[in-house]
Amino acid sequence: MNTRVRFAPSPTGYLHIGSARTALFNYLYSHHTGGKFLLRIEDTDLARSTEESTRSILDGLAWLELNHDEEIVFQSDNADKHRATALKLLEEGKAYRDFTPKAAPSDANVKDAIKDRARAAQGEKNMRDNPYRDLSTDEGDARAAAGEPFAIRMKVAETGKTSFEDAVYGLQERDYAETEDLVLLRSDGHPLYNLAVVCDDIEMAITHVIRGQDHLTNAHKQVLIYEALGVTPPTFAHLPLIMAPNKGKLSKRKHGEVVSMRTYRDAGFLAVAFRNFLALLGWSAGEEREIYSLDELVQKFSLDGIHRSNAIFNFTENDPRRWTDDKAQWMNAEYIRTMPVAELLPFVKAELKGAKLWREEYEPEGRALTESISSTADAGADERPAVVAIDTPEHGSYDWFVQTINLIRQRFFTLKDFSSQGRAYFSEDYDFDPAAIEKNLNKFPDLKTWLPELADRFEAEFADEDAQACASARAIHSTFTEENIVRVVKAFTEEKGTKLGAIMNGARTLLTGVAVGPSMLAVFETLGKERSILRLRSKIAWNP
RNA sequence: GUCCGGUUCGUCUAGGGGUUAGGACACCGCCCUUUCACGGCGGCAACACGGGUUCAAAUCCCGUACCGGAUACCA
Repeated sequence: MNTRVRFAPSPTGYLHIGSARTALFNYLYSHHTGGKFLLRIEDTDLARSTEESTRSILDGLAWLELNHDEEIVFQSDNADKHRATALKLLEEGKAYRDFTPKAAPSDANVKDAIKDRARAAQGEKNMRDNPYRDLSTDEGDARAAAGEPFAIRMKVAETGKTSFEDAVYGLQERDYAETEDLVLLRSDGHPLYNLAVVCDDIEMAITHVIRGQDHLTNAHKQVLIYEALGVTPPTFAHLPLIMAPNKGKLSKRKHGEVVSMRTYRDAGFLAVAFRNFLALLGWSAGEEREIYSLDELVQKFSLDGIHRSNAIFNFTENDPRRWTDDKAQWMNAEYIRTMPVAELLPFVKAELKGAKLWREEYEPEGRALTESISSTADAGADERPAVVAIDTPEHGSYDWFVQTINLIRQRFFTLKDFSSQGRAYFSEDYDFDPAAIEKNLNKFPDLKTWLPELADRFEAEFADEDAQACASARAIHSTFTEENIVRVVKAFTEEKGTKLGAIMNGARTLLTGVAVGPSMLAVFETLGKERSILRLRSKIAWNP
């Protein structure tokens, strides 16, 4: 049997973290089993469903690259079929008309009202005491014909129980006495959730229903409908819930943006990283490992690995550094600094474009960013290269760009960092971090004259650079290399009787605007002689 | 209230009769280093509680506590 699963969100808001994980698990399971991953928009609650929500959910899924097979099903399109099914059940005596007038909606919190009602009815409540349950067909027909409104309810048997084997939670049993005669069709003819879900799942030939654990009791009601319809229910697999740090419900209303997929996209997260993080929330392959490619997740995913206990999505409100889960942030940083640079480049390009820092020279004609990169750029990990580059890529060239990204990504956490912290590498117009100025410049007043002097020294020492012939169109044979720079700076430092660190940190602040970054020698070389000199002479940082 | 489910470091988790209870994030320390949020090494830190069963229980059983979910003419 070919596996067919579906992700079935109701479009009442953006795609949030819990739904995203449900979608992911469905996707992983379908791909693992070689089946289909379908998408159904459960828009039967007309009052709350919006097109904007649908778009937002689709956007979120697209960002996470959880592409569905087959066409999207909109549940509201099937309302007629749902109604027909309810009528069929009515005809077969498996459901009945309930002429009880619809109760006025409570103005208090709905959940609380329901809880209070349930508590109050405790002990005396018999789920089968509806006076219309055994109304004769004739009388029912007559009242219906007279135009009296009625809801259609499922006629749940007096004794017995529903049971099913949940792929995550095991055998689930529920006595009929615990299940009310659920409404299938509202008195205004509107089909309700449980009916609609069952009809659509049958129609879509769904084999596995993978969804949040909050649907566990709905599964019993749905089993009842499947049985009445004479259809074998699909396999259910309920997922543990994702909770807020206080173990409470993670809600859009209460926690806002932190639960929205869009937030992560906009904050410079890599979908591949966030997906990886999500996969490990409530599921484990049983190994001591955190980083998995999509293919690996697909290959290793199994329903057995899903947990039964809820997971907390950990974040601290009002703490800018901890605005979202630490591990999610780490995961993103890990991907940014270790993924093949060629895969990262397109994302950096988009980020720089958005910040108006992108230059076409970074991606010359016929040279796509994703093409495999020269060996030095892909080496990755060591950001303190001892190797002296003889042919330095010309500032602004493709090779320079790749090398620079590879250099600066080592300490970045999000894509945003390329245009904020990394701005000075791509523009002359960058800001200076006040704390960096205070720590690295103001504390050493001498630097105000020394740094411009160092610029003079560079100019004198590396005067021959431009005279050198270009080995290739993209590289200049330069003496402005780390090996030579360190020699000059060291000599300069000794001459001034100061510490190397003072000079380097001052220079870093002037050249990059921030106090952290790669090896300063690499920064000099990357920025090139001209820019380094220009910035060392700049007075902006001193008098912002 | 009732029904259902859950409980291993702060968080994500591995382990499921005999383990020094493992890993990751976070945190702390040391090293590297011109800085650093990179890297390396190390540290802190957990089986909810009480009874059983057993030679042996974090692991199996029962109970308690706590947490969560459900209990709509919402989805």
